[in-house]
Amino acid sequence: MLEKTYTPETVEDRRYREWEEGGFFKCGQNAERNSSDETFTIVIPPPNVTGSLHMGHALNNTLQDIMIRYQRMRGLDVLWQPGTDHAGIATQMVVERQLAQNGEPNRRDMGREAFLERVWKWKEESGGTITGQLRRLGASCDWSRERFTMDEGLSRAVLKVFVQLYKENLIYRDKRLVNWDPALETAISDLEVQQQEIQSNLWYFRYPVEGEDGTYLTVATTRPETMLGDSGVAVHPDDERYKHLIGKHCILPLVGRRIPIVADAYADPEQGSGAVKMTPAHDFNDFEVGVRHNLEMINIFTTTAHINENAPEKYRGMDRFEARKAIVEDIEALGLLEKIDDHTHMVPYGDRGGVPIEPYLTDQWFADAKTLAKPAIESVEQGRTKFVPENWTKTYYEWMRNIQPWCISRQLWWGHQIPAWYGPDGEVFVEETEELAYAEALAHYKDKGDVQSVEMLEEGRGLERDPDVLDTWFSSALWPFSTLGWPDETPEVARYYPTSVLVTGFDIIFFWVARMMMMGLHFMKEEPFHTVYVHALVRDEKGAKMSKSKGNVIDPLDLIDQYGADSLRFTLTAQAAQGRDVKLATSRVEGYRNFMTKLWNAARFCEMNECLPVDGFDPAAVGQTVNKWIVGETVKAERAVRAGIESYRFNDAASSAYQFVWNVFCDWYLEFAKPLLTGDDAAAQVETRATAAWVLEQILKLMHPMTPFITEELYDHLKGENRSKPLIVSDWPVYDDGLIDAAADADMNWVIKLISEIRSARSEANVPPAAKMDAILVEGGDAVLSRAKAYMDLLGRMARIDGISIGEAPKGALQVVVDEAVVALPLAGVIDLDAEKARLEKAIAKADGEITKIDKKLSNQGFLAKAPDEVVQENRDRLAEEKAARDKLANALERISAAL
RNA sequence: GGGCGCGUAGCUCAGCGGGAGAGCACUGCCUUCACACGGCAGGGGUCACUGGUUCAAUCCCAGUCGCGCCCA
Repeated sequence: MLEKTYTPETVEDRRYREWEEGGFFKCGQNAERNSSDETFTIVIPPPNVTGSLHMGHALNNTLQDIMIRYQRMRGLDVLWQPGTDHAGIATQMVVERQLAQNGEPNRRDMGREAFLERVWKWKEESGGTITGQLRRLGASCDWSRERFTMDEGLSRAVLKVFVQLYKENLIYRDKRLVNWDPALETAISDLEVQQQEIQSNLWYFRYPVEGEDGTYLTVATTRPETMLGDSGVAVHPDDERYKHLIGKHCILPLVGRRIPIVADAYADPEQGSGAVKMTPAHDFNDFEVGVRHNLEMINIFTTTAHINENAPEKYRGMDRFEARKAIVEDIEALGLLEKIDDHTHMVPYGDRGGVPIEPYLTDQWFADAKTLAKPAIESVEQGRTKFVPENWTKTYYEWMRNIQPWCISRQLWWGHQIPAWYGPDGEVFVEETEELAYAEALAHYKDKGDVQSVEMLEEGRGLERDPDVLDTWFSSALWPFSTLGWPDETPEVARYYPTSVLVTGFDIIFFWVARMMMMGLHFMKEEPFHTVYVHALVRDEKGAKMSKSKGNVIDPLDLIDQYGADSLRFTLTAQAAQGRDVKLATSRVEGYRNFMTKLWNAARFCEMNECLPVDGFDPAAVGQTVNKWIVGETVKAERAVRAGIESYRFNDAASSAYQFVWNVFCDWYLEFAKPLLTGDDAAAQVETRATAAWVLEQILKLMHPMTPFITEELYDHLKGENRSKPLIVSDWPVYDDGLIDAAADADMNWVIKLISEIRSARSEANVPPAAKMDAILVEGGDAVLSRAKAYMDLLGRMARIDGISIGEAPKGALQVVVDEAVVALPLAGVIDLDAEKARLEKAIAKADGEITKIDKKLSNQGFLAKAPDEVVQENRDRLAEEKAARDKLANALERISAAL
C-alpha cells in the first residue's frame, strides 16, 4: 500500500542506482528494440570540472534528459555523452589557492611537473562534483563513456588538430595586442572579458608642440599612466582647430620623446579635446591607428602591469595605479594639467582574475577564425544546422561574420601544452610528438648547413618546447567527435556523429556553438549537430540574474532536498517557454510538488481499488462510455505531450500533462469511475479497473521524461510482481486515432457541463452541500431525460440529485440551463431566492453581451462575404445557442420572480 | 550607437488573426470512504499607448512610452 504522500528522498537515490547499475543509460543497450537503426545523440555541454550545479545547469540538463528519455522510450539507440572540461584558469586557481592555504610551496617554487601532479590529484579527489549532482537531478547520461578534456584520447585529438591546422596555415604565431590579465599573468579570450561601468575621470594634459613655444595640444585620457608609452597624437583630418598642426610633433612631457601629430578619422572632434594621445602598445584602437601611421609600439608594462624599463627611471616598478597618481601629480607640477572632468566609462575586467585587463603586446598563437568560420556560417545559411528559436541565428551570424583571430595560447600550466618546439635560432617545429619535432628540426638544420645547431640537437640540447597551453575551449570545440574516439576510426564516431541536437544557453553560443561548428566542419566535414536548441537563462523571481554578490542564488540541490528532483524538473520544464527567461520562485516549485503528490494519490486510489494492468487489455474494446471517453482523452494527451517535446516547446508538454492528470483524470475520470468500481455490475467493475490502470500506466509513460523518479516508482508498484522491465526502457505509446469516440466525448462533455452548472447554482444559492433532491426536467424532453438517466449514478454522486423526471418547475426552485435542457431543483425554502435571481440576471446579462457581439458580426456584410464559411457558420451556431440559452434563462428568471 | 526581447488578472507567466487562460495569491463553503501538498464554488483584465492593415487585431505592421539583455 502506497503511503499518503510521496517522499522523494526515499526513492531517488535507489531508483537512480537501479537505472545506472542496470545499464539503462548505456548507448547501444536499446538496439534490439530498435528496428529502424535510428540514433539520437546529445553531447553534454561539458561543465567545468571545478564547477557545481547551478540553476542554469539544472534547466539545461533537465531539457536534455527529457529528449533523451523520450527518444530512448521510442526505441532509438540513444547516446547522451557526458563529461567535464579541464577549465585551465579556474582549476589552476583552485589548486594554487589550496597550496597557499596549506602553507605549501607555490606553483613556481614547486615547478611545473610537481604542480601538474597536484592538479591531477585534486581532480581525482575533488574534481567533477557536478557529475554527482547531475545524477541527483536524474540525468540519464551514459556515465560509462564519461570523458574529460585532458584525457589521453581527447589530448591526442587536440594535438592532431593543432598540428594539422598549423600545417594548413590556419594556426600561426603572431605579435598582437591581446587581453592580458595582470593578476593571472596570461592572455585571456575577449569572451572572458566583462565590461564594467566605472566612475572615473577624464584628465586633460597639455602636450607642448615642438618648435612653437607656448603652443600646446591638449589631449584627454582616461588612463594617464599610459602616456609613458605614447608615440603619437591623433587629430581628425577635418578638425579646423588642429589642421595646422598635422605633421608637426609634440614633446611628450615627463619622457621627452618626440612624437608625431597625425591625422586620423579615429579622433572624434566631439570627444574630449578632439586630440587623442596614441599608445599603440596598450590600446586596441590606438594599435590600429599606430599601424596606419607607422607609430612606434612602446610596451611600458611588465606582465603584472608594473612600469617597466621602457619608461623613465622614476616610474619603474610602480604598479599601474600608483603610476597614474604620480603622473597626474607630476604633470600638474609642470603646469600641464588643464583640467580633470568626472567621467563614467566602461573598464574591461577579467572574469576570473577580477582586475582590469590590459591590452598587451605579446607573442601568442592564433587560429584563423575568419577562415574557419566561413563554412560554419554557410551551414546555418543553408539550413544544415538550425537554431531553435530561430532568431538566435542572427546573433550567431553577427558574431561569426565579425570574428577576430582567436588567441588560443594561455600562459598557464594546466592544459594541453602546445606541441611546438623552438630550435637554437628560434625556428619553430610543430609536430604531434617531441620525436617528430626533433627529426624535423634535425633535417631542417642539416638542410640549412647549420652545423652548430645539428651538433646541439644530436647532443639532445637546443630544442625547447613552447611552455604555453591551449585555451580550454580549443579542446571543448572538438567535444562532439573527440568524445566518440576521434582521431581513431571508432564505431561510435561512425554511428553517433553528427549528433542530433545541442542544448545550451544563449550566453555561450559563441563559446560553444561557434567553435564546435568550426572544428566539426573542418575535421569531420559535417556539422556537429543539426539543431541548436537555445534555452533561456534562469533568473530569480524578480528577474535579476542570480549572482553570489547579490545573494539571490537559489541552489538547485536545496530545492531537490526540499521538494524532490521531479518537482524541480517539472517546474523548470513548465517555465521553459521559448524566448523568455525563467523566473524561478519557490512557490512555483511547491505548486508542482503538490502536483507530484496529486499524481501519487491518484495511483494510490487505483491501488486501493485494485486497478491493475491487464495483459492484452485493448483500449478499443471498452464498453462503458466513461472508459471510452478517458481512452480518447489519453490519446489526445499523448499527442500534446509528444508534440511539445518534439517541437522543443517543453512548457507545452508539461502543461498538457499537468492538465490531463489533474483536471481530466483526477477531477473527472476517477470520480466517474467510483460508482463503477464500487457498484454491483461486475463486468463494468472489471473493465473500469483495467481501464483506470491502463490510463495510469499511460500517464506514467507520458510523464516519465519530465519526472522520471516518481513515475518509475509508481510504475514499479503498478506492475507489481509481473514487472518485466523498468519504465525507463518501456515503450512510448502509439495509439490508433480510432480510439477517440465522438459520441462518448459528447455525452461526457454534456455530463460534465450539467454537473458543473448544478454545482455552481447550488453553491451560489447557498444550498447546503449535503442536501439531495429529485431533479425535474423542465425543458428538453425525452431525449434529454434518457441521457440524464443513463448517467444518473454520476449526476447523483457529483451533483447530489436522487433522480430525474419530466415536470413543471416548482415555485422557488433552482434552475440550470445546459444546452437544450432546463433542469429544476425543487429547493423552495432552502435556497436564497435573491441570490438565485441575481445569478440568473448575471447569466442573462452575459448571454446578452455575447448575443450583441455576434449579432454585430453577422450583420456585417464584409464578414459574411469574406470570412471563411466555417467561421460564419460557427458564429451562427453560437448565436442560436446563446439566444436559446438566454430565452431559457429569462423564463427561469420569470418563475423565480413569481415566487418572490 | 547596433542587435534581440519584453510590457496580458495582485504576483509569475502561457496564448499570438475569429468565443480572454494557467499556477500562486485572494474570498466563501466542505475535515465526503485517493489526496487539506486536498475538494467544490467564486471575485479579479479598456491584453502599455496611438495610429494603420483586415470582414475581424491581445495577436500582424508603424510609431510613442516604459523595462530588460547582448554587442560596441
